[in-house]
Amino acid sequence: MARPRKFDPESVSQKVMDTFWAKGYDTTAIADLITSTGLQKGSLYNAFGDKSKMFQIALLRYDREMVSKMVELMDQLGGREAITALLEAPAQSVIAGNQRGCLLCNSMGEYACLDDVARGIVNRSREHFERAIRRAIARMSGPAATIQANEVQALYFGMQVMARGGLDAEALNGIAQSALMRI
Amino acid sequence: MARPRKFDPESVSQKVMDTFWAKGYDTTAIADLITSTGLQKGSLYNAFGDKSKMFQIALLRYDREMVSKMVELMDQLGGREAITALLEAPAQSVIAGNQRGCLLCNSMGEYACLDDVARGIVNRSREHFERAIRRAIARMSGPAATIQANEVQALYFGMQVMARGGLDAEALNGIAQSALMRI
DNA sequence: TTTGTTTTTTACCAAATAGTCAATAATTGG
DNA sequence: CCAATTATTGACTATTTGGTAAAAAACAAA
Repeated sequence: MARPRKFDPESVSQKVMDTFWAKGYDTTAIADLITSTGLQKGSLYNAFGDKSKMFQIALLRYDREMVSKMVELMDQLGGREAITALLEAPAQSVIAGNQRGCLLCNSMGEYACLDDVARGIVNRSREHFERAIRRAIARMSGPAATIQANEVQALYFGMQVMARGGLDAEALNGIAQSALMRI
Repeated sequence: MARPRKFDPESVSQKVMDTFWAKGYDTTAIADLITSTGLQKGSLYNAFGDKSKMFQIALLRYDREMVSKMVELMDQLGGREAITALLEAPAQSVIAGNQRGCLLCNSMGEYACLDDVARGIVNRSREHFERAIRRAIARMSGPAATIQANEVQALYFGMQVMARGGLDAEALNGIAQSALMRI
């Protein structure tokens, strides 16, 4: 009954997420989103609301696509294998060519300039992630089973920050192997 | 022979550092620095150059004051005590009321929007920090001595990011104690 | 084809951004 | 006191920021 959209909302919100992921909330200008999505300003605002809404959508998508993907993978593996997959991920990303780190981790770094809604999404996503780590640990036995999920998560976030800061894949893998040695 | 400055460069550069530390490079506007230092725009530019120079000065000060202070403390302690002091620091900061994390860690998160000079300072400061951790590990004995300095650093950075993301002191301390249990 | 609805486009806006510049003020050496 | 030098001030600029509004365009139902 009305004019149909010319763009695919899924692929556009993917590009919005990618842009915020690479540049961060504050550093990303609407002009950047116009460039990356190919949409005009009016279309963006019409479809997604204001900038903070666009970021919320990016965060939700990250949780749904990236965090959930890792969570599902981990849930399919044995406890130790799950933690291994998790800690090897940062080096894999760098090898694949991204130095963007983790949007969840990056957003905690930008926490101070987010609104309450975005903070809520970040918190829930982090807990979502943490529960998967906890389940993996519960599947382990021996002294390894006493490690805290939070500790693994901190290690992971630290590696992602260091990846963003230019640490190479080899060094990241060294961290992962050193950690796995004592888990 | 010339007109003397009205301000104390040390305390002003301290305030510049504090502001960048709390808000990040990109999010900090010159207007913020004017407010926090009490200086006028012209005086700031006259004394420090442009915004990127101001940030470099903040990074150098952070390395000289904060990183070096931690390094000196660690060097005075036994290996295990040094790592303990390091990992307990994030929770201590939160208890003391700052949620700013670590400027070094925050800057790695903002790496993409820094210039080469700032990146160089960040890299050197991180290595400065890493060497102190390595020395502390070298002072330890048994299986603990096999841990990589990078791993401890990643854990520390991850904790600082999580502190910035609102994790409370209790949870941060839990991470520290869990880590120290297996180091 | 007309009508109603929604998207797209374009032009626009106020505020904030980093940065500049000339005028003025304050000091010391001569 | 005078001259030289530097610091401070405040006005100024060009650009970019997020956001809005009105008009034009594209469809579907009647």
